[in-house]
Amino acid sequence: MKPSIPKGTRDFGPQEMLRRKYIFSTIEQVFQRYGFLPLETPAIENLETLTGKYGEEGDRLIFKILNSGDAWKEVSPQVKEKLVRGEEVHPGKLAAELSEKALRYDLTVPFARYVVMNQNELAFPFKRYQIQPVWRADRPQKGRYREFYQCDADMIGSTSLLNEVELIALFDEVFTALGLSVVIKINDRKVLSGIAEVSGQPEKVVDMVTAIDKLDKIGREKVEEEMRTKGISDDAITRIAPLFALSGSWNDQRPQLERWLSSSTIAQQGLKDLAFTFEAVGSLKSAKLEFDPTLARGLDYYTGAIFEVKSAEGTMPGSICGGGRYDDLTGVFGLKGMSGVGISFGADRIYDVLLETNKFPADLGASTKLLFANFGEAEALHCLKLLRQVREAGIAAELYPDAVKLPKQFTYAEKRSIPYVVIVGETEMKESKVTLKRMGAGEKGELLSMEQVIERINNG
RNA sequence: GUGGUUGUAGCUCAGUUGGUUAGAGCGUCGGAUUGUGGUUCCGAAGGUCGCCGGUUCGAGCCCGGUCUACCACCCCA
Repeated sequence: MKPSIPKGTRDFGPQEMLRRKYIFSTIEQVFQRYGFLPLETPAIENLETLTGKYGEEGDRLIFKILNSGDAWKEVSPQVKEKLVRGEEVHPGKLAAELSEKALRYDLTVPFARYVVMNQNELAFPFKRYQIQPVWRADRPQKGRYREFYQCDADMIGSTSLLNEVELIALFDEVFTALGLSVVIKINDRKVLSGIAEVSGQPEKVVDMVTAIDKLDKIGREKVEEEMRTKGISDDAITRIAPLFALSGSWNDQRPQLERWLSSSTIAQQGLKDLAFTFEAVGSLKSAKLEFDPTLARGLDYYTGAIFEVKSAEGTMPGSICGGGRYDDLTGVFGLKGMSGVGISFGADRIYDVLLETNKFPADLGASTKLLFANFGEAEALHCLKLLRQVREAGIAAELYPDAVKLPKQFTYAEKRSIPYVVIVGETEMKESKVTLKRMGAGEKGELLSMEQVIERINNG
């Protein structure tokens, strides 16, 4: 049979893994420096833990796991009869009968479940980070995979806006460390609710917001068209019009928004929160913080600030990070009044951007510093002793296992980015010395003692 | 989930209205060079033309299906 892997999944070869690990460890170090604690949760969750948390669209994208054993046998007689008679069965209902477990869709909901299950042991506010794969039954595209990694940091049990401020600083630090300039877009769901209120159709907030979210992509006319098809009145659309006239920085837009949304207390609160956040964040190193009143984000559970990060370099169309505040994520699991705020780094998209823009450090694969060339059995056995000596001196070294021609051994060193090669043949063995060759320098090599070699390498 | 594009050597791609034995560059391997690579020269290997079926005397090329990657919706990291 022809080997293959499922659609939207990937193998990661050694070079890719070195680069991925570079991203993960950079992010993890920053998470730790900000006081987040590690957490891992299972790849599979109970299906009912996940359903209903991501909106209707999200439910469709959850990978469900067929019950083990004879799943069909457990299906209720009523459903079976309907199917046999060729009648329609609600897809969600059938899925629930055939499957009681699912692959996790994100890290936030499992985190909320964990918090509720361990509420008596945790110290609140609880700050955790989590770096694990998630799965979505989406149709793959560029930068969109069915299995991908999220790197999440959330704080739960605090309503302070200082948390938002910290997370923005954290974004900035990670991308400064990765050498990528980014734009952090921020908005507040309360402002969006206010807009819905002012339009006179507050119940349509979700439809309104998902339409507005597409403004920069499809333009004003199509946004209005979509709102109309979603049952939003022309009158309401006219009242939303000031939104399209907004432009400029936060400071430019703020007074206009305050005037326009003055009748909505919730909008005023949102604007006040944004103002505090902008003020407290101050200046950033490599990120730009931009207010975007059309930023909405699909996830239903966001209630306050919402974030999205886009690369300012490269061609990645989608966002590379997301996040926001959710006031009641743990409520459905029975724990009320726990507000939290969190962000998520999309490691796979960050990888694609860094690769495209050539931002990975060149020497990521360069773990081995020294290669012993192999001249034959006697010389190789002699090298084993020297090998031990350099390793004890803290230098990563290896011996070429086969006595093949030197050029071939050099090519190996070149490909592995090994900077030094030591040559030990008959003459060197007699003199208890070695020939040290620096790769890429075009030199013949130098006769040195092992101690001198160690010193040379340690001094770069 | 809906609609569309794509697939030829390890990589990037040629391949004429359907016509004999499917090509190039790069890379790989061998030699020139048995202890000094990256340049140069010579040579070689490498293909079920994504897969299955159909039309045809004959299919890499036409038709259907399928898989993959990609694109637009949808949604999102």
